[in-house]
Amino acid sequence: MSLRIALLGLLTAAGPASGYDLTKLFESSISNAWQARHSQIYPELNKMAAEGLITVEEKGPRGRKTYAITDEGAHELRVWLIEKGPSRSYRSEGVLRAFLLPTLEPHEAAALLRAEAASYGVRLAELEAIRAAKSSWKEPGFGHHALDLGIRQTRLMRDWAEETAAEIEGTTRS
Amino acid sequence: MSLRIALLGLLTAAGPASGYDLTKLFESSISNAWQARHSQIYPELNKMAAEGLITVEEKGPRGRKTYAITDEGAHELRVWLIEKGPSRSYRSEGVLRAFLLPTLEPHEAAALLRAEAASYGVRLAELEAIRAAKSSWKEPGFGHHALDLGIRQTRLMRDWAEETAAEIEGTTRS
DNA sequence: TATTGACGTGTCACTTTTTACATGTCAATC
DNA sequence: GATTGACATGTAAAAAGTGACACGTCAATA
Repeated sequence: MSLRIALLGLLTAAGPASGYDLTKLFESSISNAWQARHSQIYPELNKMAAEGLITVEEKGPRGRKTYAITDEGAHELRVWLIEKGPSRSYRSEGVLRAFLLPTLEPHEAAALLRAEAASYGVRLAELEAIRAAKSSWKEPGFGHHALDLGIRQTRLMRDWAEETAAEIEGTTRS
Repeated sequence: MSLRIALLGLLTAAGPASGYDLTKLFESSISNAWQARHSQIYPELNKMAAEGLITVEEKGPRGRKTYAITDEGAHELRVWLIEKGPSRSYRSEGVLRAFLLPTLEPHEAAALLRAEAASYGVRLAELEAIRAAKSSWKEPGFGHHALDLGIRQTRLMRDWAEETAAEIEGTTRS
């Protein structure tokens, strides 16, 4: 369901696009919240087209198919956004890892937290570079808000890791 | 893989436990980062036992099986934590939803962001109540750090939603 | 002209996760 | 004594997601 909703959202925000375009868009925008490979996207687009949520226009020359959202598709997206209650589905291997670090010796955990923090720091710099170089979207603000959220989350992870490492080190050498 | 690692982590932190216990532990601790139903946990425990990562002790009276981590299991967890590079796998239906809000009319998006913010506020209060009532873990600090991270993330979402709503409203009534 | 790399779509096998069904025990309350 | 609810474990079908394979185009560069 989420994949389908994400695709409808991208088609709304970016206008008609091919599966290839959508795969790239996924990667460059929504990947902060959801991932999908082309091997999942292409079949889903075909299903959605069959169900009338999007239209297909085959125009090549490279066999390219351009998809556009239909009123029905827009309605589905709208209903999902408005009527669906707060979602619980959340998965983060990074948080899981951070969560499990205390199963190591304190000094090891602290070291890994420092490494994690550094890694999040790098990621943070990348995201901020993207924001600085911000290219335009068809729908203004769409990518902007999401990127802002991604930056905040990454900063949070970095700071949490840093502070938790400091806390563990403090407790250890009491 | 992540499920198995999470289970090994729980067995390390909480000591020997049944599938039932682990299901509850999952819910009450790691669910901030990963979710698993009993229908996934039970078969996985059986597989892990067959592979020697955990031991089983059938002792009833209700057919209860108690699992305990083996040295091999502890090693697997350790290797995963230390040797695995920074993970990318991250999915959040909540973030996805927030991301897609701009596909709505600004006033609708702002209204939904306010609702989201309120929802995160409630969740935040729940988490803080849990922290306040903090019961003890076998492994001290294990649950504590994770809970802290969860609280920070929830607060971040709430604040982001609130601020983004304000921003959209500000832009709209220019 | 040959190669390379972005463009472009697809399938298939496998793993992971969800949802629903299925079964039974034990302790406490009605 | 019957019901209820926490305890306790499982299976099976379906959906979602991953990784690898497979095919073919077009433009630019070596």
